[in-house]
Amino acid sequence: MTDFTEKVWQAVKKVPRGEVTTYGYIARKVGKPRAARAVGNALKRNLYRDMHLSKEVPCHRVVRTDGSLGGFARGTKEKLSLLKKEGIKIIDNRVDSKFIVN
DNA sequence: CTAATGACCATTA
DNA sequence: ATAATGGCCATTA
Repeated sequence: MTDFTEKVWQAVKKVPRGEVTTYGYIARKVGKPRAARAVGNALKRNLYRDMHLSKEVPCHRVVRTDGSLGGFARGTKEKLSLLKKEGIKIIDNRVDSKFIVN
């Protein structure tokens, strides 16, 4: 477990239900404004290695800056249904910008 | 050590 | 609107 990865978790954990954020936002939050890509990588790997923690980290609430869903280890389909279940409005595979916190 | 790999992003065409 | 491009960066091979 690296320091960077740890920080990413902490940041993502704080995203409340019914709210969505972006990879770039998390990157800024952990003090590495240009590490958006690395954030995505970290989340993916964590899901495999630390499954017990993956339940505490709402990684499905992290999407791309343009509102498109981005990736998800179990498929974007699953990501979509999780978000809808939380009351997030999604139009044509894009999260309504109203729900995205920057 | 270097090279490759992405759950990314902004810009350009 | 989509597609290609170049940059970005932590992690892994």
